[in-house]
Amino acid sequence: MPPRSADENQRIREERREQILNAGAQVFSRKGLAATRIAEVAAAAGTSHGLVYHYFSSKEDLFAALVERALGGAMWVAQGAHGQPGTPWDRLHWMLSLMLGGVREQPELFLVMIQAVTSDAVPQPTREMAIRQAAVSREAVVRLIAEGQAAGQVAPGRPEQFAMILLAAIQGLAIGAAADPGLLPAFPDAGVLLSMFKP
Amino acid sequence: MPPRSADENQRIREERREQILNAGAQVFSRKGLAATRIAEVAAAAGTSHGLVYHYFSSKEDLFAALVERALGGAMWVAQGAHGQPGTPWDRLHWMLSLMLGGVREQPELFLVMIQAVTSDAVPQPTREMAIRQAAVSREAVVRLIAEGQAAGQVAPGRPEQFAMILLAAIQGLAIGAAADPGLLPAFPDAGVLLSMFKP
DNA sequence: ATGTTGATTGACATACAAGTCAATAGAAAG
DNA sequence: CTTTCTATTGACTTGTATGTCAATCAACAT
Repeated sequence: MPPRSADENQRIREERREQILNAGAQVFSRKGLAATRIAEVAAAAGTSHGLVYHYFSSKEDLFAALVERALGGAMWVAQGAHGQPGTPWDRLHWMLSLMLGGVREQPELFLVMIQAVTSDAVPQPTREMAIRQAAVSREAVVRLIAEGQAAGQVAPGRPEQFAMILLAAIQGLAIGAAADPGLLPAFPDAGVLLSMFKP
Repeated sequence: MPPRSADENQRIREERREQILNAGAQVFSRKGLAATRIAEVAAAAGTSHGLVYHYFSSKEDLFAALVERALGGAMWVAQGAHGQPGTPWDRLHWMLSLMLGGVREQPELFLVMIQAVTSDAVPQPTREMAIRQAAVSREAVVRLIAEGQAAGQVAPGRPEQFAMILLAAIQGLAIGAAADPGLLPAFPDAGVLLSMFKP
């Protein structure tokens, strides 16, 4: 009796949801939460705007889902570095490579993260989650740097400050990439960025 | 016959304009161009929303005035460093001190600048002006770093990349300051930031 | 064919904010 | 006290976006 099997429906739902999320990343990253019209997201996703509300209960809900995805990625990289083989320096290099790759290929997600933590337009629960998760990722980087110092591979100094500078630089580069893609070829790579922490 | 002298009116106008600009910096920096309601700016400035339109022709116009102010400040610092006494290293230190001071005391202006270059919600002329001015400031920093290298005070490497990293870090720190003022005490100072470029 | 189910649509009510403008306030000059 | 100018106000118009919902579509089992 079911006109479509349950898992077929499931698949369709996930596909559409993904479509809408991707479209949302594009539009939100450029326009911001408030300036984004649901109709634009729908158009970018190739659906009607009514359908967006079938999958997300509100514009803010869609935005929050995107923030979770972006933060999940950042967290995965920061935490994942600890499981990498090699020396602490190698792990830092691995992490920075992935982050810089993200800046080059998906600056949208970085912009969404930045909006999430700076804009009062985003609902407080979303914003607080973002700030908390950012702190967790930062902690992971602090540990990596401390290990590097213990191994004598990283210059002495407060690891919290080094982590802040590193992550701030990444964010700033993402802004630069978004503002002027022409700058991308001149961007530093992981090696250059890390070399600044040589002892 | 004039009920108030001409310069008295002039003074009042400038005062009000300043009030509205300051209020705008507060609200725009947090909410963004699109999410900001003119009524909020008016309330923050202690005036009616009608008066805002007496001084600025539109919300975008007010925003553009703020962007100009912020970019003017950045430019003043970047260019001004070249006129400072001492070694190239001293000049770099002077510039970073001012910038970090700005991050601490007026993160709003940095957020406005970031919005100006990243958000499609801001009118293109404003955005292009912001991107152009940012490039000019970056050029000034590049020259400073090149001088430092010539004097053997700065590590060898592409000065464009160093400038990018430096300015990106500043922007990222401004974001951090806005997101979580609790981080301010742990912020690096100009010395720490500069030490990463030691030869 | 036909019925059933859930995805999908788009017209609609509702709300809210930008920008306008006629009316007001208030300060000095006469 | 009256006049005269400019700053200032806030009701109003107008446009536009959100979120709802009844109607439609599309696919499959029977």
